[in-house]
Amino acid sequence: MDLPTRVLVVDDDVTVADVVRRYLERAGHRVTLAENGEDALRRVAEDPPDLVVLDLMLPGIDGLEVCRRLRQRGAIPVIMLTALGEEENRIAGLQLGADDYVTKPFSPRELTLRVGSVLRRAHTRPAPLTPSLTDGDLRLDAVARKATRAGAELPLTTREFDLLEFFLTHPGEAFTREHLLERVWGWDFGDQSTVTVHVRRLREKIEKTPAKPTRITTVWGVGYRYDRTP
Amino acid sequence: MDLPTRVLVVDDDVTVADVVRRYLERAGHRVTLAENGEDALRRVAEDPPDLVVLDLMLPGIDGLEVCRRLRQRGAIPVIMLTALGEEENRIAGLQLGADDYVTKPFSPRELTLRVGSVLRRAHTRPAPLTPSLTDGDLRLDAVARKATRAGAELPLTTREFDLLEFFLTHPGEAFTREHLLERVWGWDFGDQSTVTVHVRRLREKIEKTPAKPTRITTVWGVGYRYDRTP
DNA sequence: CACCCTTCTTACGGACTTCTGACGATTGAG
DNA sequence: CTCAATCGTCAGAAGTCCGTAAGAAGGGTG
Repeated sequence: MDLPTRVLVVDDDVTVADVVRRYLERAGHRVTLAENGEDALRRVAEDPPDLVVLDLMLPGIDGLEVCRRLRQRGAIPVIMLTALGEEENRIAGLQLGADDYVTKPFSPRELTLRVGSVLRRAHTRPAPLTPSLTDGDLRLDAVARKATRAGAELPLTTREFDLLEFFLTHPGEAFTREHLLERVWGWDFGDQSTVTVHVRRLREKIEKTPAKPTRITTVWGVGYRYDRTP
Repeated sequence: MDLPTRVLVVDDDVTVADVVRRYLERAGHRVTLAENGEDALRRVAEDPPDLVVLDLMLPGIDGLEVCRRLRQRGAIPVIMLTALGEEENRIAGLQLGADDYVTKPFSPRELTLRVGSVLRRAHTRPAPLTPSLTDGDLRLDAVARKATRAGAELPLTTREFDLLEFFLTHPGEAFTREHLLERVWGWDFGDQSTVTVHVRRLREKIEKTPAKPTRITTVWGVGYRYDRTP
């Protein structure tokens, strides 16, 4: 995870907000504060943080409404702060799409851990659609995250595994490096040579003759294509 | 049947639990309550009841997992509470060994009757054979909560046992530390190094060469996976 | 054949993940 | 109450992987 992550803390109680800020900063996050709903929404619009910690009770626009609007904006994770005895609201908050909630009084440590947990979950890889992929003597088990070739285990790194998984689920289709960066790396921009190098390393492991690849073919001037062995 | 029979009701909704308790007590049972899976398992370990009424949806360790562990402990009958529309889970619950199920919303009278019915059946039925988990020279007796390796007893702590039990029941599947915290510890947040350290300690006891583990494999960037010895 | 652009190959330092050993708190037994 | 065992936490060490850069090789074009 590339730190520092930016967290927006929304609470009208300055004391609470300040304690939270201190703890989150010690955990390596960059924190900005907002005192009310309008302020929060404005800041999010200007410069979207990676996560929002949101008090339920706010002057003006209340927490639920802010949460709903954040949902509409996009996929910014939200952790709700709720006072004890606001059970119904807590549930409503979750249904509105809060990713987690913490009830007051809370230990700053717990909040910090939950922030980490939600952020991790936010870009956790989605459950594999196809748990088991094969091509020739190549077998890729997405659940075990293990790949074998002719029965022998292939020691693939995380990136290599993801890349191969993507290729196996999209055989016969040519992709630009840019496209691969987007689909496999999840980047909107970046050095294309990153792809080149990883393809090379992957070839080294799955091709019989890496210099004359038959699986991951170079499409000159375009990118790469995975060809199933017939 | 010589009363009173002791029934453990597991439900995080206090209102529901309370209604159920009242009815069961009126029917002559002694009732204790648990609000979550951990609590339930602890109570069962301390003082096994004659029957468990178990909500499917629980915070932390969920109902299915609790049911499975109860099964492994021994012959305590289980009645599952499931919400309508949880058909697949209901089926899974029955396969896991629930003796009966009641769908919410239920009439307390119906539940009471089913409790009586299951208890009656339980006395005439042979105890279910206790599954014992093995892998290579490793043997884990879930009922006795004892583990042996090559015949010699393995002195595992509670956590270590739970962790190993989980691994043995889910071999070949890669889990994140977060996921393990959730399934084994029953936490929905927490310090991931907790898992790391416990895996290390467990390896120390079950691996031939703990520094080069063959059973609990590290899946780099993801977590751990248990590989059965072939 | 000569030039240019693309792709291949190799190497390296930094960042991140995992491992390891140790410590204080808590719990339960004697 | 005391003592031993277990647990969660932490910090430093060790190990692994990744992105980048830079030169070499190869394909395309006139």
